[in-house]
Amino acid sequence: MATPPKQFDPAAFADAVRVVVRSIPRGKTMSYGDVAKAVGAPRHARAVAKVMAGNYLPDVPCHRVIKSDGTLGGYNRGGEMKKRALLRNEGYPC
DNA sequence: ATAATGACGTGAT
DNA sequence: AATCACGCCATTA
Repeated sequence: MATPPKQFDPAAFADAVRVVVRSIPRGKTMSYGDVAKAVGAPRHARAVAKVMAGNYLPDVPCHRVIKSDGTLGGYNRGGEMKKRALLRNEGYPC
C-alpha cells in the first residue's frame, strides 16, 4: 500500500485552518494570508477563504479572520456589517 | 484540457 | 489615500 500522494487534502487543510482560526484569542484577528502561513501554505489565502466560505464550522470564529490590509473581507452570515459588529463586540477596535 | 471564478495579497499608477 | 492590474492556487463549469 503505497503512500497516497495527496498533494493537497482539502479535508486536512480545512482541519488545520479550523484549528488555527479557533486558536485566535478574543479581541484579536488574523488575515487569511496569516492563517494560510500558519497552516504552512503562505500562498493559499484564497483557499483559506474558500474553506470559510463553503465549509465553515461552528467551532471556528471565522469573523476573526479578515484581510491583510485591515478590511473585513466578506461574510456568509450577514455581511461585513455583521462581522464588524462581532469584532467590536469582542473588543477589536474596528 | 482550458477558461473563469473566488470571504486574497502585493505592487504599481 | 484610492484605484488598477497581476499573481497565486484550488475549485467548478
